[in-house]
Amino acid sequence: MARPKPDRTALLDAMADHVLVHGLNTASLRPLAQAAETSDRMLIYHFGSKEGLVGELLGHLAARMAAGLASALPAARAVTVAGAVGEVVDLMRTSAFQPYARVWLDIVSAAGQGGQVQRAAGQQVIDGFLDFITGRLPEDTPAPEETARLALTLIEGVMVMDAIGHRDTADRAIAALAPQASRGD
Amino acid sequence: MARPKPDRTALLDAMADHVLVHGLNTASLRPLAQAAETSDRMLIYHFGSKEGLVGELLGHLAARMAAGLASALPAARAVTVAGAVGEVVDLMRTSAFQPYARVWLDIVSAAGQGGQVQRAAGQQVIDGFLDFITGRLPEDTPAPEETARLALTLIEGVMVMDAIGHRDTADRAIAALAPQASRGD
DNA sequence: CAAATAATGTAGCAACCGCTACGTAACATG
DNA sequence: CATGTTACGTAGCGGTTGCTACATTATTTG
Repeated sequence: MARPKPDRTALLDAMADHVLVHGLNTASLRPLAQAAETSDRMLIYHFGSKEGLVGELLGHLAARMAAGLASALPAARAVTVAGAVGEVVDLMRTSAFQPYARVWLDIVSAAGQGGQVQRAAGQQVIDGFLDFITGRLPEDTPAPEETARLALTLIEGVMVMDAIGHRDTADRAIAALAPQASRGD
Repeated sequence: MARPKPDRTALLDAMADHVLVHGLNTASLRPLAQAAETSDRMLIYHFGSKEGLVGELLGHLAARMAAGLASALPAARAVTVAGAVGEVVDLMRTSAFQPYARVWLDIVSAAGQGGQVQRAAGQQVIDGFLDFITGRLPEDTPAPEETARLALTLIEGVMVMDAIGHRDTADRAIAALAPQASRGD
């Protein structure tokens, strides 16, 4: 009868909290189970395998972050492309979103090593992010699709710079974008 | 005194090759030792601890990549900022440099989780890269320091996009940077 | 040559990893 | 009440982790 998921989302929520604090790539079943107040045995029971668990967990995290983004920064168009980038960067540096940024870099790293689950989840995150950013660009932006991709790629770079402690390099990069993108006003 | 370190660089070279293929964050002592034709025991003997080993290994990798960059793409100024970015991106997508890109994302991920060694090595890499890029910008680039930071941050974003399979997003981002400089790359 | 010192090998510890075999409840249905 | 299905705990397997105590060999030095 197929009542397969009684409280899987509760489990996923608890495990997501754990992963946001302790990282994704170093997470193992027993600590995850402890965070969710279960046993490793039950996690395998519910999700089939660790890979399955990680897959669902990534989807859950992506959904939570997307929802958090939308509610933290309601749709509004920026004056400048660089302004839109700055707004999103400032948000991602918030204590509420910094954990997501760290997990995001974990996902990217694992995807780069060939992790299929992480690659799929990463593409999903990027697609959602592209939509989010497109809606925040100035109304009259030419080639909004390409510009959104430029903005997002730059934001990814900022997250890399922040992670290794080159935040000022990121800030100066955004500043350097301003004169270039304001052409055509 | 006598002979404290006979062939550490040979060990580091062999381990670097292994890491470039199999990743950094998942590397453990015994496979590393096998790659260097020693034992885990000897690695600890030479480097004191795994953390010490990783530290020296990262320094070695950074030096190797910097040397490879300089020799693969001898100093020459590009016509456009976007052109300079494209040249470096094309190089990093080469089969010779893609492994470095993957390890780089490993470093970033670990640094984001608080890895001091990775953070230090990462800053070193960024500084070298900034110099490299600054020398490749068009001669008359205004604010070259800031522009180099913009270019590098964008390149980091491209590496993220590539890792999760959004290479076309990266390409379109670079294209969006171009429009105001003279066309014809 | 002998003693001291450095370099390397052997064997293993204690902890952790993902995962599974197995036993036991709870519960719905005949 | 019997039976079958689902939910969950216990115990542990085989493997890997970083690291170490100890023994042995090689090299230098008095």
